[in-house]
Amino acid sequence: MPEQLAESIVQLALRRGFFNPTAEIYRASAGFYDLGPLGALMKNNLINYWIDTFVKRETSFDVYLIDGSLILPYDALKASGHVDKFTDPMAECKKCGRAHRVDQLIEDVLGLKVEGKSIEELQEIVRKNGVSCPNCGGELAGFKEHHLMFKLSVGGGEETAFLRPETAQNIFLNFKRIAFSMRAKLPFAVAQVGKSFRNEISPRQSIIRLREFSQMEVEVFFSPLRADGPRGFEEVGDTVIRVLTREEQMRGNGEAVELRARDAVEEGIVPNRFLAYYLAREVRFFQSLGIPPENMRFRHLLPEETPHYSGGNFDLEVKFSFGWKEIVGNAYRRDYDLTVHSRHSGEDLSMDDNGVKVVPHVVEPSFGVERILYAILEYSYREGVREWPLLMLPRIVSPIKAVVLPLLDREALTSRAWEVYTALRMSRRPIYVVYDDRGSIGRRYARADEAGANLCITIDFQTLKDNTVTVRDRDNAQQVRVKIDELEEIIFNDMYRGLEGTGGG
RNA sequence: GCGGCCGUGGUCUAGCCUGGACUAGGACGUGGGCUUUCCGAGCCCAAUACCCGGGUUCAAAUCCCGGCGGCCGCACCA
Repeated sequence: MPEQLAESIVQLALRRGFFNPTAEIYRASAGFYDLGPLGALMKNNLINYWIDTFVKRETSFDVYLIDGSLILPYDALKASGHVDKFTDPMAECKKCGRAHRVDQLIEDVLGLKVEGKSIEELQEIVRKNGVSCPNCGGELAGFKEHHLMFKLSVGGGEETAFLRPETAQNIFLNFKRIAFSMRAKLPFAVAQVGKSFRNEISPRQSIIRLREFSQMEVEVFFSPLRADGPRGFEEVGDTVIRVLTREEQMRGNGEAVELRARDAVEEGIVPNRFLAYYLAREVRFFQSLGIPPENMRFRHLLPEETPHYSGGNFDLEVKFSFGWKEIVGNAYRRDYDLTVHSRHSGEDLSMDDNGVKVVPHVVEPSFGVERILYAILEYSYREGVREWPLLMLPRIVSPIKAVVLPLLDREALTSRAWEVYTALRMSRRPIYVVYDDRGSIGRRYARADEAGANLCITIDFQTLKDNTVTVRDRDNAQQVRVKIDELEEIIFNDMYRGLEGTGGG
């Protein structure tokens, strides 16, 4: 049953133009998806809403939005650790065919630290010590490096570069410039929305695991000498968050504990207020996008899942039809990034905190755009409400805000409907409106519902007499009669319905 | 990457085992026309498919091999 939902979503996405595999007419390789006409609009709306929420309307500290290059030089990613970290030495068992990470295997079996060793060296260690398949004892073969970063060569020469594996690095690389040009004072934040690339071994589940994906990230920089947290912490501190603690995960049952964001810090579960601030804001943000709080949880990543420098990672996981899946990664990166970039580049990346030089600490919420789009689709999809499937999309992100429909295909009605449509199209408000006069009115309502259009505006015979139209609400199919002059305002205001008090828009 | 299952118009599918009557059938959707005064109405017409390559055969959607792609599991991954 739950698997069927994922299938329905994928079918709907193909049928209505939300997303489809890249280069599908060639059956090109997996892990790449294109957003179609509706998907592209929806993504735009989501990004705008996110920027509105986490950048423009942020009053707890300054947030600067940047737009960095997708291609980063070798040196930068060597410094960040990605060149070494994002390469896995792999080998597989000759007998049972299982793939293993050679470095992990050696550490587990021999207790040797092998970080930074080449694949040849690792192969030698395996051979000398007779390390075999932990599953069946078979011989290991096919040693090779798996690079998770896409390697490029820039210019005519040999200069190595990579497609960025995360947007975060641009922010650290720009840290000094931004701090100066914006005259930034701690705490402050830098945000970025854009593509990242990871050469996953086997991408799966449509747009959930992609090789090219979009991130919406914030890096908050704050002084490690202060524990007071962001200015707005008091406001959101009472928000209830659900945390899947390490203890619960060890015990093997996935019961999350509910507590206020404020208490999560005081009880030492969440390492600082900046992180807790974002956890609380994320709950509100996704609630405003139609995801119920009980279907969200923050999983405290286990020590072996986090890099050594991490001060604690909390993944916001959402319950999908196929299980819990991360949609936001929240990381406390301490001063790791600025420190390594400072060391490798020779630049001073410290800042002044009341006369004391400090390397700022960093909290990073990183939102996965495609996963969020998919989550919204799953939580909006309704079957059985009407004769046809219905997408009750959050009104702020739905691609189509209104459909203009002549009741019948008659010249008097279509020409008046076209006038209404073109007038709305010319609006300066961010309201995307479409026109449809093909098929019966019922069929057109059905199509609009399936595309998740917020409103249907129908031009009927009364319109010709008194310049009023009916406005049909997607969620309850109720119609009200309004003046044409009011339409633009109605459609616009309707986008923000339900966002009050969510801390979202 | 390994193993299992799978690949037919836009979507879902019949046919495949037991090659030939398949000029590949259906449903929904789509386009055009007629009709139609508010929730996939009706009638008529039309377009669109056997993943790719090779082999076996008089004959391949059907059997065999390879490739590509998908789903699930393992592994990998934020």
